Amino acid sequence: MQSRARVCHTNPGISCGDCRLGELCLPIALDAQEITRLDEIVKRGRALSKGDYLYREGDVFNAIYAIRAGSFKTFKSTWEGDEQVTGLFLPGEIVGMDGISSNRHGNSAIALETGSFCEIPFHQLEELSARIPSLQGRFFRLMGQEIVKDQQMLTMLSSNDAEERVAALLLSISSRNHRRKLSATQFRLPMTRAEIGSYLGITLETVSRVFSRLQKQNILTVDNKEIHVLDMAALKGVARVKPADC
Amino acid sequence: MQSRARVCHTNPGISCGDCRLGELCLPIALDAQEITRLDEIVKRGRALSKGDYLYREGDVFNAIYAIRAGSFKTFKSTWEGDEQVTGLFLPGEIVGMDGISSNRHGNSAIALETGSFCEIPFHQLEELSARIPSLQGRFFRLMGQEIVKDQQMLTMLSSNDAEERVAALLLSISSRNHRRKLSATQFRLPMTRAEIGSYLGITLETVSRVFSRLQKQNILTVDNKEIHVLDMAALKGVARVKPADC
DNA sequence: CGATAAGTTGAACTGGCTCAAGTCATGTGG
DNA sequence: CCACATGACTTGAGCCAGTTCAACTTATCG
Repeated sequence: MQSRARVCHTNPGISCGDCRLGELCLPIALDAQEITRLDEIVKRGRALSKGDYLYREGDVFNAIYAIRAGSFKTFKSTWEGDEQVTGLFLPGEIVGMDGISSNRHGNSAIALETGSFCEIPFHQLEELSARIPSLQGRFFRLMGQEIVKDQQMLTMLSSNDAEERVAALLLSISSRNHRRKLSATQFRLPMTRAEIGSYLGITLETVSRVFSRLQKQNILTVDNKEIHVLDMAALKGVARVKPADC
Repeated sequence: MQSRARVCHTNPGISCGDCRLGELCLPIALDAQEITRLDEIVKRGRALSKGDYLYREGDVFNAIYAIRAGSFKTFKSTWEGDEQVTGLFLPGEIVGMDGISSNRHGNSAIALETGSFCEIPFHQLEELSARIPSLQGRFFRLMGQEIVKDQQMLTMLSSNDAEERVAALLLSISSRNHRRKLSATQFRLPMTRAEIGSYLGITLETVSRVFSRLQKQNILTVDNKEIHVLDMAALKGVARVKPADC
């Protein structure tokens, strides 16, 4: 049951060519005719509610998923039983590439709130890529992006302190929102403190303390999950973003 | 100047079909005729000595590199000036995929000892991939492996302590050696303590202390860079490898 | 052979963890 | 629609793994 106002995001029938996320998603670099061919293999607009799985760790890999609405996290369960968050995905982003090499998903992916997604069967995507060079190129680049993103995360985890990590996550969400034409300064955190902590390699208490400290410095306000960045430059300073990137 | 005994590794003229690393490298899954076509685009057998760069951070990306002999590290320079090691590459492995998405290398890659490599121009690889589906598939899988590897590293950095990280690195080198038909229990560390520390997100002193402790427990002997694993099961225990993987 | 880089070990310090006690938000069943 | 249960969040206090700084030994190489 969709409210009238959200039809444009979640209308299950909308094609890639008409999707307002097209400029972020797989179709970039494709022409109209190529998008039509891509459209034919995409299973569009499935809806999920909070807590629903997109796939589970160990599942046979047979598709990648383009997020249309909502947010998702990926995680691994350690054999002691607790979960390690490995990724956060927002609309226009692609989840599931962790299964390509071994043919099984190495993570689980779960909806953090009500959302929807498109399923792109990988086998068909491979076949189509072989026939559409620009699609092949696009997908190589998309995987390359995933590698770069993971490596940035890696660098952060091995050299930044708690404050820098939290600031960097906020900046990441902020800029991803900005790309989607949403506010870069006000947004809702899709994850709990525990999930953020797991993702950033710190405890939930430390996450909470960092938020309190940043608030005390008037860099942002925190109202539960609602974040309002008051001083973007200062936040970038905390994250130790190089001057050139500011 | 190559010694007689090493000719088989480093003979610059050897083709992919004859290379004894073929079963680890790009050609897996290709038939003889396809390998011939791949051979035509590969620039083979360049030699490098310790400290030579394969590429530098910021360089325009135009090729990926298959390691033939020796070992390489990748790293980023933080704007404070110190370097963050992001990867270790051994023969049969592919370096340079970090440049695919943005067309510029996000890391530098440098030889840790005398070595050699093959250069595979990416543009030509893309073209060839579009015409050889099994090559396209192989390359998708290779990139997928890189993603999985980075994510494992990520999980390790956010949830394992110093001892677990060092143990995991040793096990990783051990199993990669094993795949190359070398000893899984005796090998030379290609990196200094400082490089290992940077890679694992700990200080060089901590790396040294962990080695001392593992030695005291008779799990291994350390003679400078020479490692001899005495008790593989115990080492796996320290690394908290799940029982199933042992 | 001497200089310089690499590695080890000790001692003191500290950021973030753990444990604990409490407040606040959310949502479910009566 | 409220009450109450449960999960999410905050804050404090003590502790500890790993850092920092320092002194020293051991390799490496021109």
